[in-house]
Amino acid sequence: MSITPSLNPHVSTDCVIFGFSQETLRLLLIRRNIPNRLTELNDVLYALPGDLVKDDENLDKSANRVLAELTGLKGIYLTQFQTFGDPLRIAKSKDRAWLESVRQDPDARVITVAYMALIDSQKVNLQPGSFSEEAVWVPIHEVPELAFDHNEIYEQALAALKERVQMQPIGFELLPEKFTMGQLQSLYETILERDLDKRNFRRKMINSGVISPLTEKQIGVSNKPARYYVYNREFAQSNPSSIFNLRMDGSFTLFN
Amino acid sequence: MSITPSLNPHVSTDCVIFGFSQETLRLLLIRRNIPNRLTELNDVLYALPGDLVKDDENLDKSANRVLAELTGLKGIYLTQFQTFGDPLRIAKSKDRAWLESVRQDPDARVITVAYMALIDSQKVNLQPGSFSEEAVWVPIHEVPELAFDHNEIYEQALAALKERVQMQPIGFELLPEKFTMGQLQSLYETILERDLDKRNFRRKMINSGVISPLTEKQIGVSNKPARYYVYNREFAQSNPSSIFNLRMDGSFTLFN
DNA sequence: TTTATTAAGTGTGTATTTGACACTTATTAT
DNA sequence: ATAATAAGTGTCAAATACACACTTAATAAA
Repeated sequence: MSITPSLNPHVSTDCVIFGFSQETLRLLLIRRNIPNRLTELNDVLYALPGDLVKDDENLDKSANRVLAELTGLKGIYLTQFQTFGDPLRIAKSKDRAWLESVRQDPDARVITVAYMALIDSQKVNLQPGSFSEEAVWVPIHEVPELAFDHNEIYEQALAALKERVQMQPIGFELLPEKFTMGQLQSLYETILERDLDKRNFRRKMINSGVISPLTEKQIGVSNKPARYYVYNREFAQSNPSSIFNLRMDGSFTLFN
Repeated sequence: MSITPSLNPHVSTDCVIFGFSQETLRLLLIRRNIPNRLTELNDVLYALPGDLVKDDENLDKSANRVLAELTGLKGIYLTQFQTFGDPLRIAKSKDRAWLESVRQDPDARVITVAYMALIDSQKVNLQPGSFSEEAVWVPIHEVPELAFDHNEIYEQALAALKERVQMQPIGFELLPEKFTMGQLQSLYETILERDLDKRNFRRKMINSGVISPLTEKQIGVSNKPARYYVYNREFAQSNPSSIFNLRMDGSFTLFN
């Protein structure tokens, strides 16, 4: 039996990293300068952070490595959400120049396992990137054209986030340890793209038991200072499919 | 730039195929006879159906091919649910004999994209398998030890099924086109492993709009004949996150 | 020091949905 | 004729959802 040359695809992980700051959901992207042979200037290319999976890594570990290399953070909420494997998802891309600079075989098929990360963007100290590469936070409504099929991956991630945030108490992962009701509501309004009723929202959140009030309050704000709350991670995890509601007519019934 | 030999993993799709018959959820497994050099008898090995992804296939297509080769069916409900990529998930397996019979490099790493299929088991005409291989329906509470990490994959699939059946109207995919309320309720009771109240169940299902009554009824049954219903696939898909409800205390509030 | 501005914080009544509960009906088998 | 079986049906009380507007505490501005 002869050994035919391996045509196995490469396997990578890509991370769709969400953050929340200034009332805006943001995406952490890689920005690269790509030499353009024609213009002799650099083209700018944005992409999701990702890397090929190493021989001794499982998929979660690979994604966590990508995340840690970029942000310096460990123990972040990170969950696999979909795998993309169109045979031409890389080869049909216009981004050969980049591929040639990072891979031995730029034409090879790459199957990528996509992860979604939720991160308190205050915690991030962006790691000093290499000469031609840096990480940038981009508001989700200003996401530029991305490399390969990364726009599709991002859109799927956003859809998954919208869905999951209504099912599971994961929104908290985007906030600092201590947060106010206002921040929390604004986060949900941003993700769900609709207004929520303040009183109903508070009531549900409090009654759900997944957050606890502190005695501490804001200081230095030019309005009534808000109370801080913390997320009860243990409680939420031991009451798994917890807090939020759907309704029969198809509408969600979360917060108003 | 020298070309190093490819150590890329293989990529496969595996299908966790659920069916429902005789009030029981069942799994469609491959049963293989593996020659055992010591005993000179055959060992029996069960596994999830799956195959390496072909060069020109995307992942969905690969999984659909596996499903079609086994059942002869196309257009089946099939959804990707998780990718498994532990570096040792294959190599540490005791099932080398099988690997040697099907693969050139039995030690290679294989990353597998797992799919969940829901199928009306009445529709299945199991395709004549090869000499040493056949497909069998196994009740989910009698699933034997499976090859590789397939037990884990199956368990994750079952968990995903339980979760999704409460969020989306997918249970119908396991039933024939025409079904009775009794069948539908029994399906849900089986998946959720608890009893549901008959009147409340009917009310919710009818009110949700995802099923419609026919005038046709059962014939030849030795009790009051049940009305048949059909699933409104279009309606359900255009009212996406539809019918079912959760409750704030963490309990699901589907049907009673 | 008064006034304006801002966001926080709070309660109630009505409508809808849930969940518990038991008897009658239509068919075949005996 | 009678028994056996599963289908089919309605109501009431409790819980939850939803709509809605004013007061409070702080800083900023005048």
